[in-house]
Amino acid sequence: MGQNMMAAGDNDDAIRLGPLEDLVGYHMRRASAVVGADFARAVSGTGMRQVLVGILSIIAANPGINQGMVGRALNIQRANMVSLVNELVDAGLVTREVSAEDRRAFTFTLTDRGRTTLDDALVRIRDHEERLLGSMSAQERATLLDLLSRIEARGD
Amino acid sequence: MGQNMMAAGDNDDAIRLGPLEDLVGYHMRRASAVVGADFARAVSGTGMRQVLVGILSIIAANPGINQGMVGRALNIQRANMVSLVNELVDAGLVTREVSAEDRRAFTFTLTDRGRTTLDDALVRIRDHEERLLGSMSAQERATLLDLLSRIEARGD
DNA sequence: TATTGTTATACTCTATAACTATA
DNA sequence: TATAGTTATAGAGTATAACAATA
Repeated sequence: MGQNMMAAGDNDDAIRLGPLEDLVGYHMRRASAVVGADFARAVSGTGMRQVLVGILSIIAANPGINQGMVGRALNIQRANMVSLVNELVDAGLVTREVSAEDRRAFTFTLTDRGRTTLDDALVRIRDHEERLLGSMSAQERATLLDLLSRIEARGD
Repeated sequence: MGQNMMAAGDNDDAIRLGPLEDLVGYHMRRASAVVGADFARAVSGTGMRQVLVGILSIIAANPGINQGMVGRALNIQRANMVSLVNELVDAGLVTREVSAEDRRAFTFTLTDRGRTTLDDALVRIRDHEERLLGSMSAQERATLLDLLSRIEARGD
């Protein structure tokens, strides 16, 4: 017991992480929170959020895609897609049309405004990632993307 | 058309990620979600969650630490610490005492049951990480921890 | 005056079940 | 019967402001 001599409330910046130290899950959670917070700062005032940029990006890369496909691509539940899509349609960023092949489904396309909003967001996001990953070489960033992708792939 | 016989995830892979493809934030978010979901599966039935294991670990590694210090170590707001700590105390995993040095503060110690619960959770968690990271060499895991830690450090 | 912990509150994200309209 | 989208709801996680007790 002799090793913990400091009083609670001392200038103890040296809080030990203990078992958390080498847990990938813990560090992933913390790093993801840091990225998310900086992302929010980067796009603040634009009405964008991580999930909305995700949806706009998927629609941009797959014009005419329907709601269910977008949700599956991003792992968003059907029920939770509804209000997200409503936000984008109400903001005039996305047009929603009944699918010609399946009248149960909606297909999406970006409006000009949606395209502009996404492009602006992407400029801010690339800047934010540059800031956050500034200390990493291109090699290290590629390695990070590769390692993260391999973990993602375990989620099937 | 009778062509819809593929399992979920088969042909949906043809959906392009577009701008998301090379965004670290996107892949971090997805990988973190995969880890979190598998974590939940690993400890299901034990009453543990990522945040509770975090608090127990910090207390275990820093006996006598107070509530504010735990919150700062894990980046949990003061207001949100209250119910989390109540959960742990009510479950008999942690004892809460008024600090001898500062009567505004509470100091925490793990009970025997808290120690056992944490140890059991850690066995499950190490197993879960082994499963999730099974394809990575020790070198790769170390690299991942290093890269994540460097991003974490940008959050100060 | 500042800090520790508390209460109240609110918003986002996530998850599930039940419903409708099409297929 | 199965699927696309909807509604309702509930539990986590997170954030802020105001308060009492103590420093």
